[in-house]
Amino acid sequence: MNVKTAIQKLKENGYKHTKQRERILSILAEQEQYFAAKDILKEIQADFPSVSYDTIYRNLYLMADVEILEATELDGEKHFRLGCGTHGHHHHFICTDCGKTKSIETCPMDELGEDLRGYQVENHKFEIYGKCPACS
Amino acid sequence: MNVKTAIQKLKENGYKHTKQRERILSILAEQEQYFAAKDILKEIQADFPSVSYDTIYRNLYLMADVEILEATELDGEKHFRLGCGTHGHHHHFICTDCGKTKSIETCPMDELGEDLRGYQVENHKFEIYGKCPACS
DNA sequence: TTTTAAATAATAATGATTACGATTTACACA
DNA sequence: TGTGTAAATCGTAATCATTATTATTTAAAA
Repeated sequence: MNVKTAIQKLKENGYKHTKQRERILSILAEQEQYFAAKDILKEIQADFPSVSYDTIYRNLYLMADVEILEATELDGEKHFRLGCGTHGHHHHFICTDCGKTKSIETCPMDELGEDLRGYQVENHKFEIYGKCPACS
Repeated sequence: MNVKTAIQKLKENGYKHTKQRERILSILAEQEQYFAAKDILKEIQADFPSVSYDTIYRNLYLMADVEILEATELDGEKHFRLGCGTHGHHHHFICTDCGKTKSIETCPMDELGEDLRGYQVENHKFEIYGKCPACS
């Protein structure tokens, strides 16, 4: 997903176009990777020295709600990335050095079969961690 | 794994048998589920009013190190459970109501094939969340 | 029993996240 | 193009999980 599409999606959901939101999105668009709130704060403060964590967190969660972003928990901190958009449900390999991600198309839920008869599945998490080709 | 085996394993690794450690283990042994540090603190303080978080965390991480416990991150908090012990590598279904878990024997890494050619895999996480039969 | 390193207790510090009242801003509409 | 208003942001403080520190206590080896 790109910044323009994301802003469009914000408008569709009744949210305003602010320069802070656009800047947050442009930071997320720089790399296919998960960002922590503090990473985004640090970068955005070059342009908007007065943004607070409130603004960062409020918008990250908002954009995750309307499926502009994907969220996950890494090392005890929430991380966010632009949704891949082009394809549907998928998972990620995450490089523990540079943070870049690679989409994994196979989903383990497809193979589960009878393992969970009687269980009502609501959600799942599958992530692979390691070194990408550039870092290994 | 049971409490006796766990204490045995602590000794094998050169760690002492303390009543706090035994009590922590007995709490973890009550249910096949992941516990947060504060859950364990709350229960243990009935017997040992003076235990501090330091003791809880130090021992949980220690016991995870020697593979007595399994650890995972749920809702932004570290959680721990007794290792299943009986079988090797596996994953869990986790009930979002009662917290009980069910082991899943299939591991998605087996099916990955060529998806990660050139990537150096170090770790992975696969968890399924939902309602167990009793809660659904 | 004595000794001593390991473990615990009590408390403070840190760091991520959330909360909140005051101020500013996007934008619908005149 | 102005104006009103709800939404968004700012500045700052509070909260909560986790980690650190130092003094005291304890398990267990000799």
